[in-house]
Amino acid sequence: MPEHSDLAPYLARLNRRSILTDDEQALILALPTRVQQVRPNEDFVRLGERVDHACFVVEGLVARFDQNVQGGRQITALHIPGDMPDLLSVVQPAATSALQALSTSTILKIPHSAIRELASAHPAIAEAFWRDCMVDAMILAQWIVNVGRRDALARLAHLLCEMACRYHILSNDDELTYEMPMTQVQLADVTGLTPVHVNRSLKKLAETGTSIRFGHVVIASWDALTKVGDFDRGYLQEDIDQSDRISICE
Amino acid sequence: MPEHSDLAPYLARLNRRSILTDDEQALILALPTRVQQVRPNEDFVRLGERVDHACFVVEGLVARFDQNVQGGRQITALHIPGDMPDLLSVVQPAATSALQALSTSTILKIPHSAIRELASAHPAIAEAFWRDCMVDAMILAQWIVNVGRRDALARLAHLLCEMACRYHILSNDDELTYEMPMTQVQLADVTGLTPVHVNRSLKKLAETGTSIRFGHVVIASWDALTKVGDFDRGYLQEDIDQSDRISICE
DNA sequence: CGGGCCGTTGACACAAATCAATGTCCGTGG
DNA sequence: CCACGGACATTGATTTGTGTCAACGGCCCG
Repeated sequence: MPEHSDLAPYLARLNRRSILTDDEQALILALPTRVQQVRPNEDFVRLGERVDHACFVVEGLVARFDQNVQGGRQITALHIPGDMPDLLSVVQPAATSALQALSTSTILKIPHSAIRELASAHPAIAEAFWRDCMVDAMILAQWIVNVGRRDALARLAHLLCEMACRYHILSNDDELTYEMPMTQVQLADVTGLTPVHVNRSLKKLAETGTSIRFGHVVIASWDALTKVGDFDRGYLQEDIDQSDRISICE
Repeated sequence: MPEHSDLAPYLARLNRRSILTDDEQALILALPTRVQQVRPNEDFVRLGERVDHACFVVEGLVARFDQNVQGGRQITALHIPGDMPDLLSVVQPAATSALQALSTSTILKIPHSAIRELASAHPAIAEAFWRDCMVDAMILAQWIVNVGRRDALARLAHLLCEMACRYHILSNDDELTYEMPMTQVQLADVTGLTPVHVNRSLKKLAETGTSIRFGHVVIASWDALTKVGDFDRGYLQEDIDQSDRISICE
């Protein structure tokens, strides 16, 4: 399946936090890929499966699922276009969580062998991959705080704040808007709540001017939402100052 | 402050999951370190601080703290002797969480510069560091499941199971025992519960034969505890088969 | 037309939080 | 040596946030 590299968005993501030479950037863009379409509610990486490629999200919305034995499902990460949901598989090929598309999605499969080759030959690239994984890890830590120490309303508000930042839709306009194709059941799986309670909490959240209906998020007041959601975007590590970035190979 | 390397336990941790040559192992042991004693309830890495060294736990118990704005504290990670709580700082020097000792602890500070030099010159070492960080990340994901989808009793049981595995005290004996110097307040900060409720839940847990008093954990029946805690150790990625390990430089 | 999936709503049950008080151990200072 | 305060554990009474159960409505699609 031929494919002129569509990895440009991933390179953009790396460049936001790491420093790569032109050569290194070209090598990343030249990574071999295989397109795959995935339908919603279908695990395209199964629990315990041993994978030999990493996935890049071109289009859609992908969730990482963990489950407790009783069958209770919990989403431990959300991944939007530009993300590599399982870059960690390069270094840990036995999947400890399942990957599933929440909406019809397009992903690119990149062979571990090619990624390893690059990382091995170019320390700066290895560092960028490592750092990229750590950004996801910091989000994981914040999610622990979210489900551990915030009530239902704040959990939802915090999630909507985080995704707004990750979608880069913040502006000075009064009203913010973005598309996140999630059902209330899926929101429940993210927040550790019940679908019923998500429904009620969303109604209460709507009173503050923020709503999500059929995947369409509307935020009337960013300030109000961040206050309800107890949100501080620091952990997302966006907008790192050029001078603040570090490179393994100085 | 002179210090003949005490990094042997860290090397052992790396060797459990990664493959390193004798040379590479020697280089890790030769990393420069500075000893530091830290008292309980004292942040030795503060939120937002910019660090230039990573920490290795020699003795004691270290917690990573995140907080919501209202001051509610949540522990997002526990680190025992042999762990590097903030290896990620090598790649992300602005701390997004605080580090604090729960009991009097001894740590070694290792300059980022030395670690970077090693990782840059030796891809296999960079890979081992990267993988080490990902093990911690998988624990983070499990903790999300823990606070999101398990009730108080199961949360505590799951935590005690996890720490038992990480302390490597499992055997075929009927009764398992280990020291984990945590107060009930700290257990509450880990599990997203109230100290009062931790107390009550521990009493109920004691009925199943597991107790923790003053940092002393006693497990009468491992099978019973794993059942209560809905525990499956797979995510800890221990005991990786030698033949299953992967190296960047094949 | 019928059957899912999704969202919505109400009545009720229950787990956990909150508020408040008491007990114990331990180190410190008078 | 004893009084005191602080950290920690414990317990009871009460409130509240969230889960559970159950039913209904809209919508899309076959």
